[in-house]
Amino acid sequence: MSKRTVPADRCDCEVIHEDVVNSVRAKMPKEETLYDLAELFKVFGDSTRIRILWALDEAEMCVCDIAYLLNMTQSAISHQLRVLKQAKLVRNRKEGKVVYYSLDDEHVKMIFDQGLVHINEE
Amino acid sequence: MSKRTVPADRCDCEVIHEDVVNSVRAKMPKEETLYDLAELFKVFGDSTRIRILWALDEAEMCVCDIAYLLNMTQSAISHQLRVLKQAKLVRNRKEGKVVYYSLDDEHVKMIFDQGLVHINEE
DNA sequence: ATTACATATGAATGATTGTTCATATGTTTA
DNA sequence: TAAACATATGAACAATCATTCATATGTAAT
Repeated sequence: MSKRTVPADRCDCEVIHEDVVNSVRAKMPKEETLYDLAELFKVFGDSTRIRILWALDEAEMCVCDIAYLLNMTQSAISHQLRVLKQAKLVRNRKEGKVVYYSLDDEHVKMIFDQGLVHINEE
Repeated sequence: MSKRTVPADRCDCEVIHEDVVNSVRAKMPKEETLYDLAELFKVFGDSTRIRILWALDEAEMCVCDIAYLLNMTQSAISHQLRVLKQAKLVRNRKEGKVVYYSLDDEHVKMIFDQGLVHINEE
């Protein structure tokens, strides 16, 4: 129906449904928003970070606690905590030598839960 | 208070709060669950895939439509659609030469929304 | 049958990234 | 002040991954 051949800019094929494409394009969010969204999910896309977040959802912990819990080196944990902090997913407070980390966003659990809904679906 | 020195398995530090760690450990989900969760979010962690999913949430589209919309090659889109299909996030139907893709999970939008809530938070 | 076209796919490549190792920083205690 | 320790960080390395390129597959039209 809506067939129409267009010199494709970059895609190496003809457009089939240009009306649909235009309608979708009009409704798409800003490029930047989608980029930020991908960046956020990228942070969730690592099992070490997921485990850290899940642990911190249970209790505030220091770096060493987390390393021990996950059986990983302090350095590896520290690097990942930095990523989580930059993403504003965790915060920390210092008490002497010890640095305690905790969740900085109560939505983390909700994002997890939505993910679990998908996983547990057949 | 709960200080206790333990020969750390793999972490190169002493455990500070073993009671907390044990309590958290008892509440952690299965390793596999968290791994699957990370795998799912990894799929969301790419702006091309995010854009495809967002577009498909608006309308069913064929591969060429999507390539044109996102100004990318048909091949790149096809590769990413395969990833999305494996993650059971999209499904497809064939009509002659043309393959139409659509969302396979109505929770995708909810996961997006949760992510956006975090992003739009200061 | 042959051509045209939509889509899929394997190999190659460049970029990104998680972990390790070595070491630096900062705080506490002796 | 010096030693001990928690944490942070930079460089290096291996692994993963998104895209490209070339080409294969399958369908429709001539």
